[in-house]
Amino acid sequence: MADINVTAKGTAVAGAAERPASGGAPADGPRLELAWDIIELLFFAYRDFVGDPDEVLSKLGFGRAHHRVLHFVNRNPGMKVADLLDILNITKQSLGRVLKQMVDQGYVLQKEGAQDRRQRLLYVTPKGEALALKLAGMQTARINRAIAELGPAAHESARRFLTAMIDADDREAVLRLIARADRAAQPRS
Amino acid sequence: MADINVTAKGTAVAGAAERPASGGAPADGPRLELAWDIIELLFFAYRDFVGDPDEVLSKLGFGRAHHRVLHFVNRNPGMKVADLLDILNITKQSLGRVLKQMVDQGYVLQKEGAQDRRQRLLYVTPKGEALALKLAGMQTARINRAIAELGPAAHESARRFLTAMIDADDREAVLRLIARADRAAQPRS
DNA sequence: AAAATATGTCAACATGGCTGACATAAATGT
DNA sequence: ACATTTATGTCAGCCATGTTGACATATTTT
Repeated sequence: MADINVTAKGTAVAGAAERPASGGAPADGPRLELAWDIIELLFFAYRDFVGDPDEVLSKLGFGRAHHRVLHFVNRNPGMKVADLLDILNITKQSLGRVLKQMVDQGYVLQKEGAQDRRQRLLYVTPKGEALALKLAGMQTARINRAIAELGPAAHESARRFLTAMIDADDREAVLRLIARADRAAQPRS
Repeated sequence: MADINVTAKGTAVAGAAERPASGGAPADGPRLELAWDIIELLFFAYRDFVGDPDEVLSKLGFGRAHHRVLHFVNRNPGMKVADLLDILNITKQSLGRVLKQMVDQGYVLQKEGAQDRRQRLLYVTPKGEALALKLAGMQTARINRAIAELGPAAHESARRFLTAMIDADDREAVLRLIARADRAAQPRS
């Protein structure tokens, strides 16, 4: 995938001459050390992380949007459409498009709410679950490979780091979501 | 941003009944523990990570594509168009569109290569650099906040984890890219 | 001189965001 | 009982950013 080759010859030489003096504060306050390494590693890591599922999905005529829907419905069976909209942070029109496809093709089904019959509670079908698990399996394989290289403590430290990277306001809700989904969707221990 | 509220009432109750028995191997081999926590944390962390710059960019009429171009050109002054294409992994037509806008609006400039005059080497202007640094500053602020919460060892462990998450084939090239850019673009210690 | 390379450009198309307007059914409030 | 609010869906159109294919131009390489 993607050869990354910023050829050493020529570029650096040519570049050295006209770089503006980049030492001053760029209107942002007193110079802080920029975390270029983490910024770029996150970019490449995320790119590869979603790249595996993307390949599988594209063969099915699906995209990343479908993946997100399938993932969260699988993890939160019986969730309301409104809940999914909040998590994905997109409009109902955008969601509607992909959701309709997944329902039509038998990956997701909607059932009228028992208490509130306006609601269309979302579930994955067995077919949908199989796909969701396949995709999660690919991502897990990558994660496990990484953790295996670094030692078992890496799981906890990655979890903490990623949690701390989330907006403070949302953190609690995200952790609750994960905890609840663990109970609801994967109840075999 | 995004209230995440998968309401506890109702959904779990309704959901319990028709979940298919999800214990078996889904055609993927013997059940591996799925790393749902990391998968979802990465999703939310990345969403917030790119969210800060997105807001600033949208006010300028730019999108994430512009950010990526500006970021890598700033980090690798004098890089060739072909290098940028390899890093971004998009077509020259897609790049052309956003690159043209940034050149026209004075964020990026192109200079004929000295050795090879077919090349259009890429540089940020002072205006472009200011924006690049502003965006990187926002992302750094988030990263530093996270690391501050977790202790200084978190930087190194995050770096290792993210590196290990990258495709093994690309890892070396990515690390070289980061190392080289550190020399080329931020030569003040 | 011919071929390969670096870059740019035109045209058309797909995906997945968005807004605005409107429709329907069911729950809720007075 | 009737009015309002809520949950969801849908139509229509726009925008950003990815794609393919074809072709143009300048320059370097063979």
